[in-house]
Amino acid sequence: MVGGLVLSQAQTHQVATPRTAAPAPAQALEKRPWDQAQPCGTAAAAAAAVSVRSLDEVRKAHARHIKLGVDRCPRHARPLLAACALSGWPGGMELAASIFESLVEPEAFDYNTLMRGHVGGGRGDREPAAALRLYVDMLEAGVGPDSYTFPFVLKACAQLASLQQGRQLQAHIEKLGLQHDEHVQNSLISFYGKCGEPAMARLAFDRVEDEERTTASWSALLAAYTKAGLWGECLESFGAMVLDGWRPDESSMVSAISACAHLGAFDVGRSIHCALLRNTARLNTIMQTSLVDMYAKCGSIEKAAAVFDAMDDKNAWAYSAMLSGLALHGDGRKALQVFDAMVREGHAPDAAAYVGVLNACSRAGLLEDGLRCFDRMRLEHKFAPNAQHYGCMVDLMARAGRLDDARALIGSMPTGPTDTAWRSLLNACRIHGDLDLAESALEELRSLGAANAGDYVIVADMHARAKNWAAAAAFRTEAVDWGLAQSPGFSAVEVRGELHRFVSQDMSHPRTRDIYEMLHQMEWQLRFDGYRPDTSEVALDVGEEEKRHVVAAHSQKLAMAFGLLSTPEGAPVRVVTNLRMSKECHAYSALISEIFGREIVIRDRNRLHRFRRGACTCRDYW
DNA sequence: GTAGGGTTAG
Repeated sequence: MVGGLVLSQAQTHQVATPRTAAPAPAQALEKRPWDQAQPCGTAAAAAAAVSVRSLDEVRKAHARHIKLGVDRCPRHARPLLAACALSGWPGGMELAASIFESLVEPEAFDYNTLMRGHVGGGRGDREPAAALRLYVDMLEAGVGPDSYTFPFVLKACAQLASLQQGRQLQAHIEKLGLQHDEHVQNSLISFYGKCGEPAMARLAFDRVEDEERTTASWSALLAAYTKAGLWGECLESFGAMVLDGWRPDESSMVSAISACAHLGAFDVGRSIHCALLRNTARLNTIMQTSLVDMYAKCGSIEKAAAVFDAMDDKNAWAYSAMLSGLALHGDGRKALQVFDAMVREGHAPDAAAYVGVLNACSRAGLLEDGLRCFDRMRLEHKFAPNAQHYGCMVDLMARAGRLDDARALIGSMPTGPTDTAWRSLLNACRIHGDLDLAESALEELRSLGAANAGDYVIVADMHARAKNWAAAAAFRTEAVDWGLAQSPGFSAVEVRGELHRFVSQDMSHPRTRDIYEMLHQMEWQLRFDGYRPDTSEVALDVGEEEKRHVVAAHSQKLAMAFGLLSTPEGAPVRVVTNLRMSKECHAYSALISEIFGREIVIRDRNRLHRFRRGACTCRDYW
């Protein structure tokens, strides 16, 4: 909330009849100082417009203008104002503001330029609140905002996450009759998207007439869906866009690729990549980065690395994407190499890069390397670790079995304990079977008010493993109370560019009969090879036969069965699930990969497992 | 001088 910014009715009425629209009083014209000054012709203005390359040059030019008495003339000051506001030079905005202040009758143009500077148009420090203040000043001065004003001021609202003020602006827009302006419309879509209001963004999008719609409208819509995590909707709209005859531009493609990454839609992602290679002369860094992320998240770290290696201007974002991909695949060694390369190439690792490399160490069980990295970060790079980094360290130590050290680290976090840190510890307790510590971690989560259904499930499952049925049932009930039912576990598999989703015991798929037939066949083959279903993680006190039934129709297995059934012999099967990989399912998948001669790629909620010939890339450490 | 984009965490 911006202090004191209330966009009153009175002000908006002023806007409707801007003072600048009325003829300026003759007296004001006479008083303009530069009218008396001699050299105010086009030659002098041209001289002023000569491009300035530094703040110093602006100061010199401004001093010349003062000497000539034209410093308050918008025509002379404008190029200098723009240079300061939009160049991103340190101190530029201060000088821009002072030039602006000296203007006798600033116009919408001048307000717009300064506002753009405040919302980061020059990639300088953002000060969205200042942009909004300027907007109010503008209204108070009776200067009418134009179609350029709203894109900036909406951007300011988005940066402040101020939904309320943005909605007020929408009223202004309509009052001024600017609601059909292409840029204003697209800005509105984007504003709602950035505020995390995809439904409002959609509404704004739908209100754009067909003939006013541009690729930017689509791209703003796709970005709104991406931001909200509605990746299915994003891909759907991407399809609708293409069907509508639009040729997706770079940014629509980036949103779509990002959606593919999250959904695990490998085939779709790959076909977008192919389209890009056909239609674009040269992929920019952002597109390449999104491709690196997509391939890694979809299970192909090789393709991710190929795109990454071919990049000739890698920035910190690109390195972070590669590092997080390697972390997902549990390749700590390679992550450390990439991290070293990053430093060697002169890119200062940012917070995300550290998260990536620390996670990679933690998932690969590289305790010593992780500790060294953390020290380097603080001592050598003088980087203050944030709560996430502490969370990574807790995860690293706890996974490696140093549960007490991890617990002590949580206690010493400068930011105070966070839920993610406790959750990491809880997860490690599950791995190492420390039920007492798990219960106290859950208690901590509860007292932070951050315990969720998944946390209760972990403890319930641990009790079930220990055959404490009463306790297991009690925690299970709590889990249900905490909304377990609202986010059911699912697994999805991509077949010919289409994602098929399954929940446990799912019977809704059109090919359910075939799927269960396949499942039966899989089970039969596995038993022949000596597989016995492990039912110890089923948190129900029911008969063994019943448990086997639950285990057998697990959503991951249904997805796998359908994948095996509907993809060509020898093709990899890629499954994405929001569940944690169970020991049972892990062993099962490994055997399937061996018996069916298929590569099975399963992305669970924590990491990626690739099973080939009976072995997993995680080397059973997850 | 206008709109739209990427990475991390549980």
